[in-house]
Amino acid sequence: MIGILVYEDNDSLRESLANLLMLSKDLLLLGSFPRADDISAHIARYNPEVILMDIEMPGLNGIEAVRQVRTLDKKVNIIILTVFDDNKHVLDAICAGASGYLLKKHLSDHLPEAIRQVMDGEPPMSRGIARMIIAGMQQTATGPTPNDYKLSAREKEILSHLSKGEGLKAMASELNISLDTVRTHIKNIYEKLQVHTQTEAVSKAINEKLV
Amino acid sequence: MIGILVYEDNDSLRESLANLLMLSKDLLLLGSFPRADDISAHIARYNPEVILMDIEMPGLNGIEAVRQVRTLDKKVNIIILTVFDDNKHVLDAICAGASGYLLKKHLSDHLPEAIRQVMDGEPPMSRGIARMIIAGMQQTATGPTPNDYKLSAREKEILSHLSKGEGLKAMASELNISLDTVRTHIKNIYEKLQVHTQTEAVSKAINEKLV
DNA sequence: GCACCGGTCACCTGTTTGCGGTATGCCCAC
DNA sequence: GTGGGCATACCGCAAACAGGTGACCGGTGC
Repeated sequence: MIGILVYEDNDSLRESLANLLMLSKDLLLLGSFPRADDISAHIARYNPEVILMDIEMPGLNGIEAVRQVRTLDKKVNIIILTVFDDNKHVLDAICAGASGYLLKKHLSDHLPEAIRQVMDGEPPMSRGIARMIIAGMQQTATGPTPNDYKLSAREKEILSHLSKGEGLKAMASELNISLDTVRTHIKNIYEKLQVHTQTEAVSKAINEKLV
Repeated sequence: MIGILVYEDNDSLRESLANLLMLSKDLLLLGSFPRADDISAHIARYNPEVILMDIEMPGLNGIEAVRQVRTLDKKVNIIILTVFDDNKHVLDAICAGASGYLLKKHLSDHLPEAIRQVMDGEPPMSRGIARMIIAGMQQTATGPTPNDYKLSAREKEILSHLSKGEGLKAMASELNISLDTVRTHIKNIYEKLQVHTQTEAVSKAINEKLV
């Protein structure tokens, strides 16, 4: 018997889901709610094994709700039910910690099967969704413009130490060079990076993955 | 007719692959090599549609080869063939830009089908591999310890500006407060973050996603 | 040989920061 | 209605930093 909670703001769809779940003898609807604001309390109270979650909801939206549940370190399986099949929503949901992702148009066909799949540790997910996830990963992995500022090896080293929050003095002794030398390198880095302070340099270095 | 290049350092396996490919009339083996060092030149010369790539190879390894091909912005499909089914290798390969991932033990059963799949834009990938990818994403998404330094809203704002590389003066005029006030906030931030310089604060702020 | 570049070091000047105090007004909770 | 947290503001001093200039040396390339 698999205990299930449902979050869906559309009243008629929420009822349809309840009816659908009742058709399977091994599925037990513990409760259904139009908003997820009290989801932490609900989980503590009903101790569900699977949560079906809409994305668009008044109050706490589905993605945020998933994130909240995951920060509570709950192992409950969460399946997102949604009409959105775009890259961004899917990726957000998965990153937030959703176990699976079902499009509403496939609901009636696949829902019971999907619930049993997540319970077996299999992510319920069409090939299309899987493809989106892979595309997303590859996209985030290959950053925008890997600018090349033509920093010398030594300058990169200095910049790296700088980005760890080290002061010039500390660097000088660690690298066994004089403080003035460190400052010269820093000056050259500033010119190449087009910045004027340590803070700017570190910001640019970290955000543009120069270190 | 689908043109294919093969990179595999094991001689007998490379021959087996060649034989396997010849069994399908729509697959054409353009060339096979024991190492990938000259892959850029090979691609320019043979213009393949699919590349089968081992991970473990002398010289340039498979993952690096994939990365190299992708930086050349080639749209060629790359399928990784490997004995590794651990999380890290799979994730690395996908992030590097591989189109699919096949375990060698499934080779003879699925290879031709997998090749046709990638040509259709479908990632050839078992449910197990897909699960690994999802697990990997969720792992990288949920960072280690989301430390809470109890910064006030104003302090977060100041820290955010600081992390953009703004100087204290610029902040003061932008926020319409006195320079001294900014400095007071900065002092408090330093204490809460346990740092002593702007650089350290920015480094900590960015790396621990406080901004 | 000579020019050029990267790494090293030095000095000087003026500005910015870090750090210690001190203080006021506001709002909220007890 | 008092205490605490927060944002605001100021002062003063020592340290750190930015910008500029000049110089030496070792290697690379012509």
